[in-house]
Amino acid sequence: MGKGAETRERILDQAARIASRDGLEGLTIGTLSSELGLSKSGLFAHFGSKDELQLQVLQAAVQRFEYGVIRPALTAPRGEPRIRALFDRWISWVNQEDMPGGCILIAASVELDDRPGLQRDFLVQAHRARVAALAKAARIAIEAGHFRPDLDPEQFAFDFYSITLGYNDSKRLLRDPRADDRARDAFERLLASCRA
Amino acid sequence: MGKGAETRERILDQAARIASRDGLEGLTIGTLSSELGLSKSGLFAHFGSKDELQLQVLQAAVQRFEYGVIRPALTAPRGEPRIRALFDRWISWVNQEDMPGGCILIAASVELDDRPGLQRDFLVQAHRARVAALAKAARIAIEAGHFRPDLDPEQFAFDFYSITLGYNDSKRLLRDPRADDRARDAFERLLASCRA
DNA sequence: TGCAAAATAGTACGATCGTTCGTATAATGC
DNA sequence: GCATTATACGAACGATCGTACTATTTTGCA
Repeated sequence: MGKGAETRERILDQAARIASRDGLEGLTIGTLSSELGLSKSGLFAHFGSKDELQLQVLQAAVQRFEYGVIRPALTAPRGEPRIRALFDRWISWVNQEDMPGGCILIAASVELDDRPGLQRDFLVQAHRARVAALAKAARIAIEAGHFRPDLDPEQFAFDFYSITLGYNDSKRLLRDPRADDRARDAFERLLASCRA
Repeated sequence: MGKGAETRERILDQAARIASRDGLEGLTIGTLSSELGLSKSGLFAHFGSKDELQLQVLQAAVQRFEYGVIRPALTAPRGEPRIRALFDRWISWVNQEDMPGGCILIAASVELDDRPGLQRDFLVQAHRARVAALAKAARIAIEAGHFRPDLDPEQFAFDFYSITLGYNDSKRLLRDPRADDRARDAFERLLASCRA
C-alpha cells in the first residue's frame, strides 16, 4: 500500500467517527484535517470534493459491515444458527464502542432518506443488499427445515431489521440498561414464530 | 395571539419542515429567514440563539405529536381498539406528506443520540413519555382482558416502536411500496402474540 | 389619535465553510 | 542517485454561518 492510500485510510477512519456523531453533513474538512494533523488542502486533495469524501466514508462503512457482520455470520451453519450469528453480530455492530455516535449507516439512512444524490443512491443499494441477505438467510432456513415453509422471507427481513433499529434507539438515545434484553427477547419471539 | 406569537408560529412551522429534511443542525437561520421573507436579525430576535430555535422546533414537534397521535387515540375504547388507534395514527404521522424529510422526531433522535445538550435532554424526556404511553396502553389492555396477564408492557412498547422505526426506514429510505403491508403485518402478529 | 412597546430590518463582526492555486517536500521507479 | 511523480502545505477566495448592535417600522392600548 502506497503512502497515499495509507493516509486515505487514516482519514476515512477518523471521518467515520466524526460522521457517526455529527452526520455526514456535520463532517467538516477543517475539523477532520486538524484532528489528523493535516492541512485542509492536503486532505482535500485526496478526494477532490466533499461529496466524494462523504461517498467514500459510506463505502468504507458498508465494506466494514460486510466484513464484520455478514461474512463472519456466513461461516455459521445454514439455517437458524446462521440467523442467530447474524443477529449477534448485527447487535454488536450497532453497539460499536469505537464509534462515538453509533452506527453510521443508521445515521446516514435518516440523514439521506429524502436528500437525492450519489450518497443516497449508494446507501439505498447497499441497504437493499443487506435486507436481501437477511431474506436469503431466511430462505435457507426454510430449506433446512428450521423455518416453516410458508414464511415470507422479506417479511422476516423487515422484522429482523426493525428490532435492530429499536435496539439502536433504546441503547443510544434512551440509554436503557435493558435494551439488550429487550432486543434479545424480541428476536427470540421472532424466531419462535418462524420455526417449522 | 399577538403579532409576534403569530410570526413565531410561522417560523417554527417552516423550521420543522427544513429540519425534517436537513436535520436540526442543517437548519440555518439564513435560509429559514429568506424562505419566510424575513430578515435574519428579525427572525433571530424571536429566539436569541440557534440552540433555543432548535429547542423550540423540538418542543413544537412533540406537542404536535401529542395532539395528532396520542390524544386522539385516547378517545378510542380502552384495550386493543386503543392500541390499534395508536398504531394507525403513529404510522400516518411517520408518513406525514407535508414533512419533506419525514418524522422530525426520528431524525432528531438519531442526530442527537450522542450529542449532549438541552435539546437531547428534552428529546429523551419526551421520548420516554411516548414509550411510557405505549406501555400504559398495554397495561390497560391487560386489565381489559384483551392482552394476556403475563405480558410485559415495556417489552410491548419496545416491539411497537421498533415496527414504526422499521416502517420509517422501508418507506422513506428504501421507498418500498410494500412498506405499509410489512408494518401492518408485523403489528398484527404482535397483537396476536399479546392476546389473552 | 398619540405614544410607549413590540416587532422587524439593516449592517457589520469574526469564524468557518468548501474550494482553488501555486509551491515545496517526500516517496518512488529506473 | 537522480529524475519524476505523488503527496502535502500555505495562503487566499467568496459564501455563509451565528450573533451583536442600532435604527426603523408596526402594533396595541390610554
